[in-house]
This record gives sequence, structure tokens and C-alpha cells, in this order.
Amino acid sequence: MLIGEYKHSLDPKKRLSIPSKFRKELGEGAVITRGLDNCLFLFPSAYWQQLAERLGNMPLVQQDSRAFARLLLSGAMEVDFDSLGRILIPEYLKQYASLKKVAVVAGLYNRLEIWDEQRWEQYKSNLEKNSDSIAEKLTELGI
Amino acid sequence: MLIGEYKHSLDPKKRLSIPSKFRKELGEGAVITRGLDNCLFLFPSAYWQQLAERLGNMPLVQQDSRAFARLLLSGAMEVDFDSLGRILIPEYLKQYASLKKVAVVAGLYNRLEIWDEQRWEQYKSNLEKNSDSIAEKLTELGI
DNA sequence: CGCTCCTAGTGGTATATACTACCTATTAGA
DNA sequence: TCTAATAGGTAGTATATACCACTAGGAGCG
Repeated sequence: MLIGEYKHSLDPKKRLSIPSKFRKELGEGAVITRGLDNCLFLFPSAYWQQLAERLGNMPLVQQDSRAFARLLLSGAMEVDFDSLGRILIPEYLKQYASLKKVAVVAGLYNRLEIWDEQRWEQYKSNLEKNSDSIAEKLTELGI
Repeated sequence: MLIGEYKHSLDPKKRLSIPSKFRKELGEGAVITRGLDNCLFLFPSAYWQQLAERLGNMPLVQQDSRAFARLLLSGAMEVDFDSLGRILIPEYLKQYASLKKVAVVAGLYNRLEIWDEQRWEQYKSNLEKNSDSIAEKLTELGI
């Protein structure tokens, strides 16, 4: 299970260390892609396979589906870990997530999220302010 | 699986390098044609065979399907890679997609899309504005 | 409680690959 | 025969990948 929050630095060559705890669960490879709220998603390859298949077979004629597939599929990149457990972040993803020097790697059960540190802190402080109203929405979902 | 996003330049002779990663998966030949949203589609020949068959058998009486079939079928062109992995873009397709100097080659699982750089950036920035509706799609797929 | 060893993360260097810009050769057309 | 257009190829540069050295933090043992 992928949980926890870690801060790691992005070196000048756009390499990012993935916490060893996560690496052990991810196995060999993984797939990184555009996520929501300007973060990046990192999926274990098995999970990605299923997701990609569904995305790839969505109806070509629907505008929404096309847009959606372009976001996730064309944004995706297979990454593998170097001997020291780092991955290489493609330039276009680095820009998409506005990554600077320090990135946050957060575990979300079946995926990792990669955030720019500042954005992450902002997002969190927003969350904490609005946690009440968010909690109410959640009850609708039966949590 | 065709995924990822690459920027490549179109030389004055309308030749475009296809990223080596994609070339390996496409094998020898491919088919290029008009796509939706003013981009070009590039299909692996095996996939194209199936698609063309389905398009050709669509009901002749429906105006929409006639139009769609014409868009894809009549625009199609077999392309092959030269020794350096480049393909030649026909003039009418270059115009259709308003290709300038720099093109974006994007992988979408079972096809490639070729975009003019500017249009691609525009399209993406639009996407981000509508990220809410995208998020809803995500929940439909159970992510 | 302190020392040592080991693991994890950071930084840098070198090599190979891939793309781009440029140049050459060949063919077609006048 | 000369010109122009296009296919084919070469070389240089940028980028990614692999490799190596160093540092800090933590755990285990004395």
C-alpha cells in the first residue's frame, strides 16, 4: 500500500529520487503522467496497463473522451529507476506540475502523486481551512 | 503501447522525425491521415486495416458517417520511414494541421497524433480550464 | 552512551544514442 | 544540358542513460 509523504529534491538533470519504501512496492517499472490539480501521477505498471486499455478504447468521436485521453495517455511516460532509485522527469511534465527544486512525493493507496513543494503546502492549507465542508461532501459518498 | 509527448522539427522538405521509441513499435510502415481537432492521426498499419474496414462499412445513408469516413479514408496516405526514421508529410495534410516548424508527436495508446506546436499548447491550456469535467470522467472510470 | 557500519539520497562525470541542420547525389523537366 | 526538386546521407550537438564518489542519517552492537 502506497502511503506517506516525502520531500525530495529534483536535481538539475530532472532526476527525482523515489523513497525506497515506495520502490519496493512498485517493483521494476512505473508510469508517470499528468494528474489533476497540477500534480503528476505515478502508477505501478500493472495498474497502468488496465487504465491505459480503457482509455485507449474510449470512443474516438466524443470530444470529452479525446481530451481526457490526451491528458493522460499522451502525457504518460514509462520510467524506470536508475541504480540509485531515481526516475527522470520529462521536461513537459516538469513544466505541467511547475516543479522547482523540491518536490513532494505522496502515496495515495494505489498511486503516487508528485507535487511542487509550494503548491502542495498551499493546497494543504486550503484543505485544512475547508475541511468541514469537504467532510460534508464526503458523507454523500458514504464515508 | 504508444504513449508520451515529443517535440520535433519539420524540415523545409516536410520531413518529420518520428521518435525512435514509437518507430520500434510501429514496425515498418504506417498510415497517416486527417484527424480530429485539426491534428493528424498516424496509425500502425495493422490497426488501420481494421479501422478502414469499419469505416468502409458504415451506413451509407447517414450524412454524418459519410462525412467522417471521407475525412479519414480519403485523407489517408501510407508512409514509410527513411533510414533516419523520418516520414514525409503530404502538402495537403501539412495544411490541414497548420504545421509550421515545430510539431508535437503524441502517443495515444493505439495511434500517434501530430500537432502544430502552438495549437497543441492552446489545446492543453484549454484542457486545464475544464479540468473539473475531466475529473468527473475520472471518477466514472474509477480512478 | 558512543562508535561503526549500512542504507538512502545528492551530486557529478562519461558514454552512447538520437535528432537536427546541412550537404550531396540523382532524377525529372524544360 | 542546365535547373530545380527530392530522396538519401553525414556530421555535430544536445539529451538521456549508466556509472561512480561522497555525505548524512539511522540502526545495531559494543
